[in-house]
Amino acid sequence: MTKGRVTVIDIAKAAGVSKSTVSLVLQGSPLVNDGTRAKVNAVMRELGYVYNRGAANLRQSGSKSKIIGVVVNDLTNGFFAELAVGVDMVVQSAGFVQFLSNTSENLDRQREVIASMREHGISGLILSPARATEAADLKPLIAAGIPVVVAVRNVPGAKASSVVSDNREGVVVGVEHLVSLGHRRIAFLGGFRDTAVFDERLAGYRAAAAVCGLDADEDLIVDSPPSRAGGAEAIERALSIGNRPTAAVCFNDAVAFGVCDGLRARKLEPGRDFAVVGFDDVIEAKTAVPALTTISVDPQGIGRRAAQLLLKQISAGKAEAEAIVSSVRLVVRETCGAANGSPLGRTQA
Amino acid sequence: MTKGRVTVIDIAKAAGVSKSTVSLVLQGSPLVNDGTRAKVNAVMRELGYVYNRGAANLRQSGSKSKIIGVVVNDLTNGFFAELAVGVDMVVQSAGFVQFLSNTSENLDRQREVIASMREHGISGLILSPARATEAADLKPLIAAGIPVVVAVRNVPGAKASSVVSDNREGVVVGVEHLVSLGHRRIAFLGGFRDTAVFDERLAGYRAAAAVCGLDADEDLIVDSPPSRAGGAEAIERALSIGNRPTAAVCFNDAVAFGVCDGLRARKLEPGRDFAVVGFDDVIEAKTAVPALTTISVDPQGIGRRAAQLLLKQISAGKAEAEAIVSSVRLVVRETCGAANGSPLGRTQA
DNA sequence: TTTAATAATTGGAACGTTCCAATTCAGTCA
DNA sequence: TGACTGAATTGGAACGTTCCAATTATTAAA
Repeated sequence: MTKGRVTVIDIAKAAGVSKSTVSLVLQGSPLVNDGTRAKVNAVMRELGYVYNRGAANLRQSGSKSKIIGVVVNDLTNGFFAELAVGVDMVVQSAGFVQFLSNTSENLDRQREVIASMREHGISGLILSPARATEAADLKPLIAAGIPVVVAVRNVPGAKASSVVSDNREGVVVGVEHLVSLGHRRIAFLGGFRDTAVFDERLAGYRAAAAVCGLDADEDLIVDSPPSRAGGAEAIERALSIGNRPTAAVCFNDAVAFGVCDGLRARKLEPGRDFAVVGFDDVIEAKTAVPALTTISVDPQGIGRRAAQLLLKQISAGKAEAEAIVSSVRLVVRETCGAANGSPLGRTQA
Repeated sequence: MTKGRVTVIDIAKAAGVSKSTVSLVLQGSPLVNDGTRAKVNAVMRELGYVYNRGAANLRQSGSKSKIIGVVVNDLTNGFFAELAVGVDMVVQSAGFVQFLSNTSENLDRQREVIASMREHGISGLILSPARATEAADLKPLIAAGIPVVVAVRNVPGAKASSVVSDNREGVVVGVEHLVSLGHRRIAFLGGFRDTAVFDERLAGYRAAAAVCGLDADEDLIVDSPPSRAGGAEAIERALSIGNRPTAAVCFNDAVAFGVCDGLRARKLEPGRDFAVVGFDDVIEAKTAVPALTTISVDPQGIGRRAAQLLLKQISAGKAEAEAIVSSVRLVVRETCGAANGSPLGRTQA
């Protein structure tokens, strides 16, 4: 009975029409008679027909695959999981499906995954690139006319669209907030120097420092792995210099948590003895003790916007590369010391 | 020049062989001469050939699509994100790709997503089912001979394989731990009653209570939404009964956090005045203050196991439904009160 | 040298769909 | 009635691969 999958021809036979007509029904063409359409639909339901997109796609041989690829560098990180969810939302409601893979920051794996997605005929790609991804990695995709949107991290030199958060502005706002609390010696802690995000955030730090007339002391900038351990290490180094900082804006929240750890190890209480500002507003930032003051970015929003942009480019056939920067906002909690009445910076300056 | 995609025929022409030979090379057949193979490979690289899995899949018309579908009920929940990562790991190294979608606990969306995946010809499905998923939802898949593995939550009555954590045993261990600390009045808090997971965990509670000879007081079992807010509500109700509990094992960590909130609202300190045990060991459990004693399950491990099982079934053609229960372990931290020397339960009993 | 066996290679059909050009079918108009 | 319309339907070719049976090239045995 079930001698194979039921095809459009089986439907045609059972409904007493030709396969072409069935095909027309499938695509919702207005050319078919309502009666015929109803009959065909009924038969399809009855026989349990399932559409074979592979075959359709083969014939159409274009970017009509209704698959969009999503590649993220670290799914276990809530930030990127949210991003993927944002993408999925818009992609799904546009009738596409999402091919999601995780690279774990591994460039080789990223290459494999992208290659595999190409073989499957994705009609577009959203990429949150692994560290050190180069424009060359995206070249073949773009050359093949497959729209690509990079998210979160820029890929310098790539002719792809991008949706990133306003890293520069975020740090500017963070620094200004600290300045408004009376701080003058503000450090910038954590992060790998060779990344685009680091560059942007550091640029924000420098710009704000210049505007506020702070000391431009290179000792106040200390890089480290962008992790909790890295943060602890960074604050350690920052406190060992002659003219100590009284506050810091950190590369990201993980670093900020590490900075708090390091502070406590020195019997300094974050928010009271030293002001800390993070970046990202990860989920734990709110519930940590003390709660982390940080720059909030909306990963789900970035995902949604990236997906919208991609869909636009897909339907437009070919579009110009576009760069969207997603705005950020400061969330004041406890670690900056703004909560307790007496701004600590001022007492020390 | 690029008048279309380069096909196996183009390669054949350029390499001076037939398309069949190229195909053989593609599948790594031992039938082709090494020299020929090398030449073909060279030409493929030169012309930038990309394999068209859609076409191949069409011909093979079997479950060789190398796509496996992964559907989770809530990707923003770190637990399920980890699950997906675990799946991705093994699936990727087996040369498959993962089609991942998020249902947000929405049954309709789950149906759509599964249908869409079928159209794309997945060769297997891993499903972390949305609440209230029924066996009927999986019926067509299974009838079509597509292997299905449900993870985390069982779907009662479905003839599919499953990988779930040992919910019953987890609660047993939790209760026994509390008993060993001297507690006799132990509540079971939170969770929706109509779910399989709730049933299993509650069964563990009842079994342990019976074994330990605890009062079988139905008032000690209070359900609620499985969320932080639900937990606060549950403890509130639990503390309002005549003979109050001195400890609780909670449906999950979110509930446990809510219980801690509710306790504090009553000026009771979790771990000192009341013992709390969670379930899941989410990432925040470790860093919360006080740190949460909880039952640790390994979502990534569940993902990996589910994927392995699925791959096994795919390659075996058709396998018996198999049920794997993934073991859990108790992680003793602060909220159970075991840390501070004097077990609180005993002083109150 | 012929024959048999083995190693490589090959053309064509098939997979399930879409598209195109062509056809049939009712009506309508002169 | 016959030519003309527009609407509805249709058969076949095509998409890029794999598989099968058949063919050719190579080597070993007689």
